Amino acid sequence: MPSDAPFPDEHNHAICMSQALGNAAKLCLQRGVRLTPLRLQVLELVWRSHKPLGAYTILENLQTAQGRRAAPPTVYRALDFLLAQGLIHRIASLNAFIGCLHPEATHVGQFLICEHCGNAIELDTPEITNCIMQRAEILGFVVKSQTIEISGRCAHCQARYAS
Amino acid sequence: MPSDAPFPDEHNHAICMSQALGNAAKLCLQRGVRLTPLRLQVLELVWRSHKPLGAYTILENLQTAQGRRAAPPTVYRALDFLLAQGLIHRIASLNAFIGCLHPEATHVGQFLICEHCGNAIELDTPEITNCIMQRAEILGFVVKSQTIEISGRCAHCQARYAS
DNA sequence: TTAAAAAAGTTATAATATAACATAATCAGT
DNA sequence: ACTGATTATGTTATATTATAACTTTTTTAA
Ligand SMILES: [Zn+2]
Ligand SMILES: [Zn+2]
Ligand SMILES: [Zn+2]
Ligand SMILES: [Zn+2]
Repeated sequence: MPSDAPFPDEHNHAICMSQALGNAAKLCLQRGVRLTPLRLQVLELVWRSHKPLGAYTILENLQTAQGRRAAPPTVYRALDFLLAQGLIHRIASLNAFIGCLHPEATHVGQFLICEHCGNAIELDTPEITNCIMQRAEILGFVVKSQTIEISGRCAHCQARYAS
Repeated sequence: MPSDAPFPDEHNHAICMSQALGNAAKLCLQRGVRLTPLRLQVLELVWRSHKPLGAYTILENLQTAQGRRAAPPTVYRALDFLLAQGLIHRIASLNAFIGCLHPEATHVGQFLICEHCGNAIELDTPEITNCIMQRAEILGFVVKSQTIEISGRCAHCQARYAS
């Protein structure tokens, strides 16, 4: 069974998460946008792990004030806000969402997704983008957004569950 | 309004399509798998243009023998077969399917998708793959599949509808 | 204080995809 | 050709993901 340990083998995810949440609060303050309790809660849920999380999983784990179960638009609107602020990325190949590691600057998301443990590692590799931009430019194609999602097996799972 | 002309400005899509279908028939024969009338029809529908096509759009355009409307599994199973044979690619960011330009060799799909005309241009750029593989290797990540989908504006639409 | 704007609640439904089981067509060995 | 196994398709129901449309609440700003 894959370990539930988040992400790189030895990494204190509590710190990882609190940094991300603190950073998000700071950025929203700077930008004059409101990281409301609901949005913060959704962001916290997304940051509970490094595994992309589906909207309906988030919904199930959402604690509303009155104990009533929230409806889908509640979650999708919060996700839309977080996406717009670059605080999360959407993983198209999984219909899921994951916290962004570098929300301060807009950038394209590049992910290595382990099929075994489910963790997604966000890359920040300009070479990949450059390579794509170069090829696009030759064809006169103007790039607006990029979906780069690589599936496979992470080093961690490769080592433990060689198959 | 975007032109409905398929793909690069001047290109005879009838030839483009019949080559793809002929090639598909040949490959299936070689491989000993059956390109049944249903599967062929789905492939034809996908090849009608260079715009990724949704499963339910295919379903609407499917002509069944008895004139009865086919059910979703019919289309999804045909699509699964075509995907398995590498005759089409799935575009995750659009939940849609498109004919493959190089079905003879397994390869990762790389697409430039025009947001204006909807056409998707399949790239065959080893540099992009190499770049990704290199980065993955450094991290000990073993790549199994790649989703590379670049959205923007194609040269054709860039020239005609400069915004 | 109060009108406008933004956020969240609510209900219904759209769009995409699959599970499970029944029937039909094809194939391989006789 | 016959027959059982395999593959493909039909059929029904349902799961999963996402959005439309409208209402109420909260926040902002004059
Ligand atoms: Zn972490
Ligand atoms: Zn990011
Ligand atoms: Zn063509
Ligand atoms: Zn291809």
